[in-house]
Amino acid sequence: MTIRLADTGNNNALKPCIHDYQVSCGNCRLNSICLPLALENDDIEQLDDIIQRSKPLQKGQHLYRESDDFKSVFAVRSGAMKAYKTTDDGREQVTGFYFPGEILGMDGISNNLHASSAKALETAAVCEIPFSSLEKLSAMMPTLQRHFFQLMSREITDDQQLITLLSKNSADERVASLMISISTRNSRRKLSATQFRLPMSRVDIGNYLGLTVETVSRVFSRMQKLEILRVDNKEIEILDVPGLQNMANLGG
Amino acid sequence: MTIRLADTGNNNALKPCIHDYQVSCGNCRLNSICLPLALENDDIEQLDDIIQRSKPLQKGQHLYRESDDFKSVFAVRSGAMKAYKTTDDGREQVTGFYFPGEILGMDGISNNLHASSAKALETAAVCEIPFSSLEKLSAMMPTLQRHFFQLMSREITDDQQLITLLSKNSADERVASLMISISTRNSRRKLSATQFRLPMSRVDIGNYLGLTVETVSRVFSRMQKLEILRVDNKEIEILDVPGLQNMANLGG
DNA sequence: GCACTACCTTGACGCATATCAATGAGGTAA
DNA sequence: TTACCTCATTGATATGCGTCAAGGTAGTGC
Repeated sequence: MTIRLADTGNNNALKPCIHDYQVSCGNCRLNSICLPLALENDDIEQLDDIIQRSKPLQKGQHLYRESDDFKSVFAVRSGAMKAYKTTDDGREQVTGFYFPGEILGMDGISNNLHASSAKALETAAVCEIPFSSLEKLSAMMPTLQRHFFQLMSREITDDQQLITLLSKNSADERVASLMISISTRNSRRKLSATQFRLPMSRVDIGNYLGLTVETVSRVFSRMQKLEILRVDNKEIEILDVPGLQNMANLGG
Repeated sequence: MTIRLADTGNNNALKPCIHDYQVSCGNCRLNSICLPLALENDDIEQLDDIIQRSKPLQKGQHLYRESDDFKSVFAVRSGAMKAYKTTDDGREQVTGFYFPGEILGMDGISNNLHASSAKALETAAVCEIPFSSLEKLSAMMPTLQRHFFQLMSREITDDQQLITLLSKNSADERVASLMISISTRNSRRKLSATQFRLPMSRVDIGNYLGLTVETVSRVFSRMQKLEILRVDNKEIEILDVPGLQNMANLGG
């Protein structure tokens, strides 16, 4: 078992002393992902002031639930989250996985209610960004306003990618695409693009990709047989990057 | 054949005299859809000033194409549009249909390039909203900023709906859901919720819903046999609303 | 250690939808 | 009118993935 930073031994740190979790945006090693538009130093300090960093989550714990009042969007600082909706007939649809530096919760803006639930896939820390403060600050800081429009637009294009994947691609292509996506997002965080641990279960993967667990498992086995991946439960090693890209059908 | 308003007899009206197309936002009968947050009268005038209404499109004509520079978002004023992406291997994915009062083009904000193409499904008029002006105005008008955040968020939740539909629902359920969606959007515009003409082809429907033309056609036939719909080419009459809702599986 | 549980894998089979192929209907131009 | 083209429908067949069922593996607590 791997040792994890910022684990939850000291629960009393939760309320009184938020400074345990305080890393300013200026120093945060994720700020190139989270805030790709370089804000001025002053601006970053103003943003720092509104962001709350007092929310470490245990595996399985909810950050928010569908139909909760929408008050904030959240940036993942460590760990991983999944967002999901419950359909009218009780089934679950995973709508996204979120890794450090990524923002979730923006789907709650339209109705002032969260349109999905968000749950920690492993111990996770998040920055909470109260939306009303963000709005006020955005009106004063054009680059922040622009940045936030872009973030939301990015969420739209990501969703469109998934729509295309679900609509047009085979099980092999879907799983391969997800592996590439995770690999790419890892390398943006300066982590290995070829070796990583999946934070989510096979059920979650299948649910996200519109497949059953069994199919996901079979695809992994197939990839292993073709020596494209080495799969050891949740540990993944990409052995053949071009082979994986080929399987994802990004070019034919 | 049905007679259509604002048809294309007088092409010369296209360039010189944009006043043929000038309806102010204040009088526009769509403004409750397009601008659901009541803006102050002053505000509407300012918005009016930045909006350009000089873009009537023929059926099949493009409003913008994937990778075009992003400069504006667009509101449909009449007719209908489809947005679609071309996948790397040349296939098409329809990402949305847009009816009067609805906004398209927001997926271009993230990279300053349009992430999809938009094409008129029939003769269509649109309002062009230059994004840079919209940004400036938004910074000055909190309700407009809020409204635009909400519009984008709405696009995200709509996409999530489609993701769920593609991931979890049968062909019958997908087609039924689309019919309900079109019906609902019609009634918001004070048009009949039970009788309408589909502006898009069966291919487009299939493409949007992740189905082949043949399957779409078979579903329509099945619905007709069950006396849920009357289908006469593109003319649709919903005969049994609860039956249709049941088929869409919104409650079971 | 052992038992328990959650998660993952593998196999056999069936079904919904894709694919292939042919025909029909509507619109347009000569 | 006829010819032509696009779009829609219908039927026959194929197949990828879901479903059902069984067994394996890893982590956790006693």
